[in-house]
Amino acid sequence: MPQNISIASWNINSVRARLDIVERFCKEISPDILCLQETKVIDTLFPEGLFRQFGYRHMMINGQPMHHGVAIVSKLPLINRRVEDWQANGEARHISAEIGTEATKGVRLDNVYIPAGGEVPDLENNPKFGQKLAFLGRMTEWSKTVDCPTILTGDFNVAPLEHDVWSHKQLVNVVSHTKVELDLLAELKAAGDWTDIAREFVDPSQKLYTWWSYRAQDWEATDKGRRLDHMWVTPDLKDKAKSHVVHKTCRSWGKPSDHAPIMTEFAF
DNA sequence: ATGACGGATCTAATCCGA
Repeated sequence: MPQNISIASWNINSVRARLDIVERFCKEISPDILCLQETKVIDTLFPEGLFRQFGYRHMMINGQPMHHGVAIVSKLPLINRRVEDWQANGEARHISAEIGTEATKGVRLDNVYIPAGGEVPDLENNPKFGQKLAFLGRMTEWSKTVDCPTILTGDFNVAPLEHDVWSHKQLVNVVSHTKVELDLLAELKAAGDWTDIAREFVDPSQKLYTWWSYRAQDWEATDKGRRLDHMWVTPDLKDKAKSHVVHKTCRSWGKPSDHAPIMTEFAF
């Protein structure tokens, strides 16, 4: 019998500010493994107790003061922790582990928070944009070295396809959807022969978003979203993915993150 | 203007998100 394992990813925009909706997610959606980005907390203050209470006894966290920060919380054992620094500046934007069950022997889970890239797509006036492009370049080099079944998930801060944004025309010069970002993400994708799981289940001709700005008066009515959060797998895992959903309902819970969680059900 | 909100920190004004 195959083992079903659900893996979710959620940019939580401060885990301590979201305790209520994190609890609700763990209770109601209850994925086996949850990858978090933008935890905004140092490791010693990470709310481990909350997760333990709902069966997430295995945790790997990589935090820093104030910004960024990532974590994997899991009902299944996590082993062989690794941390990459694809920005080469010490920011906490990656953590990975092997999923330590018999069925997932040798399967790694990489959780990444790719930099947003600042306001304007201008290398001269916005150094953050260059950092984002360099980050993608280093991920591509890493991708070429991946030698085991791997799930790469997180907030990529890039909406790669025309229907991953509410208006391709209006966002073509907006950071997250510029040609140079799309080209670099395509290079990264090709380097590992990655499969974009969401688009295996939702046809590329259909709009699909995971993020809606806080600044919209009515985010749901205007629906000006972007698909920034992704779940990619190496070729050997492509057929193991059985479903994929964006839990859009979480965006309308009280005191929400501006990102909705994504979740894939695997049969290993 | 797509849209001006929301979190963390030197608890005030600023950086950051995208």
